[in-house]
Amino acid sequence: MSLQIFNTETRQKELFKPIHDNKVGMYVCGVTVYDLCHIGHARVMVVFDTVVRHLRLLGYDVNYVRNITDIDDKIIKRALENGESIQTLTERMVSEMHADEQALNVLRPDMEPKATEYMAEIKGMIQVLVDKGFAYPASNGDVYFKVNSFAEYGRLSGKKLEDLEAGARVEVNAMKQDPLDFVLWKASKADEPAWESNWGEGRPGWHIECSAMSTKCLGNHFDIHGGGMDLSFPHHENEIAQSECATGDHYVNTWMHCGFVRIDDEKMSKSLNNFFTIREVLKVFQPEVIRYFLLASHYRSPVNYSQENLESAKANVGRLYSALQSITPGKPSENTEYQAQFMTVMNDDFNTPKAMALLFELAKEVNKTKDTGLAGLLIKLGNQIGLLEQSPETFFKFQPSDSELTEEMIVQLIEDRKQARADKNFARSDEIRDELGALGVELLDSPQGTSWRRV
RNA sequence: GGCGGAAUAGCAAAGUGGCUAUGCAGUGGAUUGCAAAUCCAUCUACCUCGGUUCGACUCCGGGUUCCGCCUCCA
Repeated sequence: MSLQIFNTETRQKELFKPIHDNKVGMYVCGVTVYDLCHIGHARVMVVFDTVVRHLRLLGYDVNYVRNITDIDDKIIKRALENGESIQTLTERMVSEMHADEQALNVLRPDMEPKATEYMAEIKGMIQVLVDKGFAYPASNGDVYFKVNSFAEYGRLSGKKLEDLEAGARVEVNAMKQDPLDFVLWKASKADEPAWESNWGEGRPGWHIECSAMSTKCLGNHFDIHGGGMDLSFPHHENEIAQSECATGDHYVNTWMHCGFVRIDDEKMSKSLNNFFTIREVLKVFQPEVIRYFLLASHYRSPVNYSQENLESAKANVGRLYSALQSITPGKPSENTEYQAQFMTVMNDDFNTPKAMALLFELAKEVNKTKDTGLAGLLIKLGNQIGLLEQSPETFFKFQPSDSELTEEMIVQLIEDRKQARADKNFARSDEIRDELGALGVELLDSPQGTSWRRV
């Protein structure tokens, strides 16, 4: 077991060694639940799901925590717009998120702490920071973290305080002692949701919830902390500052950040309004195609979302399933080079593209040899990264919601064609093939009869 | 302005100091009533300029281009 993980903090691959025996504590920043999840969220879900699966395969006892931010400005705003309560909105979005996740074959985290359920811990941590002099209440009821009180601020992102101040894109706020100070507790306005605290009515700032919840769930010092690339600064930088100042312990050993999903080479994001929700993509492409697409690039690289690339992913998954179609997979072969290689590449910072290449090599071998053990192995290895869990039949017969051609119609046409062929009426036979072909259905004749697939 | 990342064949995407990545697409062949699937063969690469080296796509330095973060964001 020699897993190497790229650590954002040191910018290099490091040999992974858990803090406590074989137990791994892993925290991933989840979603702010005010809207449906988009493909960028899907990437984080799928990537860290794959990480957890691999860690477990290596024998680690993983405690996977992914938070839910259920109180925040955008949530308040959206609830108001929708004319519904915050709780109704967030509960609905949480269950939508779980549905998307399940579709993508993402296993649920062990814990999903919600900010509103950890108010005591959040307020407790803020109080400690104030007591220790790392934070200060302002006259307006806000509490700020004093950035220059933490000498190592900038450690994760490689930024220097003076450079940040020179950048000067930080909002000017007279309440702050320093423009870079960030809010731990926000005083609430009259009609906003609020929690009682030592500093008056208010709600937590964004960064503090992750510090408080990760510490509560995993302890002061834990193994892996992940999230999207955009969270490394300021969110994760601020988490380090808060947590280490509050607990006095080192916070996290390994920081993992996954790359963005892009649209036309531009970052997909809510603010750019160029996002695709998981929901809408699922109408056209099967969940497994999306999962494949997301894992076909290395997790730290950007991926470009496009119709073309999804089509390509679909063809690729189809090739794997083709290999399994004409064979009854048996007990997976053991001690093969494929299996060893698969482990090796996954141990190399989760090199899923390389792992996929191995699946294709194995598929070719299966096509050639018709070896049932290797077919079983193909399924087994695919399963290790959450793929190849359906039957080839199910995969190939998936009807996208934009297709009106039903299975019954296809089967009927195939019957007609069978008769035409029996009558040696090949003109009619080919006509049917072409008709179906135009509608995205391919016919496959074999001695056992005619099967079909959507392409 | 500061910090960081990336440039690989038609497309996507790994990797390595010398040995076919991989998939899709293309071409030729086997197979098929015709196809599809499959197999065999095959064509397209490593941004640019220097340096190190017997040898660099791979290491080092300069340049160019693109992207991200520095403001909410996965």
